[in-house]
Amino acid sequence: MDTSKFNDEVYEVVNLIPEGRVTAYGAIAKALGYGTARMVGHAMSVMDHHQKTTPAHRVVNSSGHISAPDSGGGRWRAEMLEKEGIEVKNGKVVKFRELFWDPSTEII
DNA sequence: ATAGTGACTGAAC
DNA sequence: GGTTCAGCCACTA
Repeated sequence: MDTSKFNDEVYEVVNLIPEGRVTAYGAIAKALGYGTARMVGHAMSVMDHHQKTTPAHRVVNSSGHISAPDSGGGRWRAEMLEKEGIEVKNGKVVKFRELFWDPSTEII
């Protein structure tokens, strides 16, 4: 499978996330129609390595909990979320259910 | 090709 | 809302 294309698609979707909103890895994978949640996370990892401008801090797991709290230089993601007006408690999005943004409804 | 691992998820307890 | 288990797919050894 063309992971390069997949990564680009993921970046595009993440860039479409409105401010003050969040989404899940699985939701993105599902919206793209292929790939898996793990691939999205991996895409974020390589994205960080490629120093893209993709707001990965708006992407959390299905529980609304922030992933990799102290890996890949992502511990400040919670700070970024609070900066955008998203309430974060103990590394987790409080109103995740309300702030959740489904990419499949706004897809590309 | 096989095994281990991981920014994940859903079901079962 | 935690922990555990089984899928999931790409990457590395």
